[in-house]
Amino acid sequence: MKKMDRRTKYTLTTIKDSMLKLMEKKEISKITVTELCNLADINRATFYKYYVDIYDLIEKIELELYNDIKKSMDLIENNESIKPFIDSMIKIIYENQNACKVLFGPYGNKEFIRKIVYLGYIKSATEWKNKLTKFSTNQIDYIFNFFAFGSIGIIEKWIDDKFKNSPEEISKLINDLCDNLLSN
Amino acid sequence: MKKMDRRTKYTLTTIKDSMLKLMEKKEISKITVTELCNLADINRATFYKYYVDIYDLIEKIELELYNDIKKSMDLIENNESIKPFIDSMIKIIYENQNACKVLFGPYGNKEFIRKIVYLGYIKSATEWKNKLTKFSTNQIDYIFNFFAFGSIGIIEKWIDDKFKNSPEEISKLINDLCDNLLSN
DNA sequence: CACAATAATCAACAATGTGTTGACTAACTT
DNA sequence: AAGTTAGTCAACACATTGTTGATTATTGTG
Repeated sequence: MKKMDRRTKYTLTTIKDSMLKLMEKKEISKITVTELCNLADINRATFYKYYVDIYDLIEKIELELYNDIKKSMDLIENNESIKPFIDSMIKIIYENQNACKVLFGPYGNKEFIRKIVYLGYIKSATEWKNKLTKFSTNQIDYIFNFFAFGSIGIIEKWIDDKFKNSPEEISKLINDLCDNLLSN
Repeated sequence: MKKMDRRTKYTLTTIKDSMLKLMEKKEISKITVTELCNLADINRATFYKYYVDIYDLIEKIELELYNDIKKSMDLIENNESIKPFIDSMIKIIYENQNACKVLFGPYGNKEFIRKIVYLGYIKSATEWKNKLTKFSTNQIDYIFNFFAFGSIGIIEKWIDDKFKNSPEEISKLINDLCDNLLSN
């Protein structure tokens, strides 16, 4: 990954950029390899050298962002609370607006944002089990899911609102809602 | 819609059934018209008589379920509370397990379940504005979204768990979480 | 700088799927 | 029983796919 021919570096970058551009305006299912290569000004044979198909390309674009976010998350020491994870996640999304607005947007893969949110939340699942003592394990799983999906709803609305609210406001909102669910 | 030639009725039914079968096992993007017509034992020309493409077909399958659910929802008189809508929605999903498990499942269109949930919730948006007086309109919109998406999370987990919990349990869970958010 | 290595281009290919057509056949309605 | 309507069938031009091998351009290294 370190040593990479300039030409290859350019090729991969322009393919990914062009793909994000197309994804802003079109459903993935309507994007063809031929169309992408025309926009990127790349030969189709070159595309097939690196990717199996359009879906393989998206997966790799997603993976790149996923790894960036994971790296930041892993720096946080596990202090038994979900809050630093929420703060960090919101901050990273804000810093990666360009990619996130497309990948989490209307033509993005809705499964992907779940992966991201679970990445931040799963580490603190124990906190939930400890605090929600009056519920069964089965119920806790459901409530945890409620919170995870609810967070996705907030993030998607935030993106849809073009990041009008500050990341701090969004973090606080999610944290408050988390407290609300846990103190009950 | 009432008068329909038996042949047409059969054709439309077998196309939809075959599509749902394929959607249980395959991503939509990998399903071709040719493949579907082979499974349905229908001539391709017949498919194109009724549908533009695979995505048009899915939209129409979704629309059918949407209208069924909407019809039930419209029977509920607006009594200022979201609860009867939640109960009704969960009940209908339970009664339409076969379609819902596919349409809301891993290869389903994730936007569609949002449409269904919003359908039930949007009518009671005023309840939220009235009860959450200490929040700004902007904040209420976010909290409402949190609840809507959280509900989706519960429903999807319920389906993923193969409807192990009873619809009453799921309704109660969502209603309790709703109370929790509103009493704060 | 020169040269070997490597990456991208190009043109061509078979294979598959798309969408549409018009003539034919079978089933349905009244 | 007869006319209407739906579905079948074969054929079509067209686009996209995925792969190939030869060619050209760029790059990293000695």
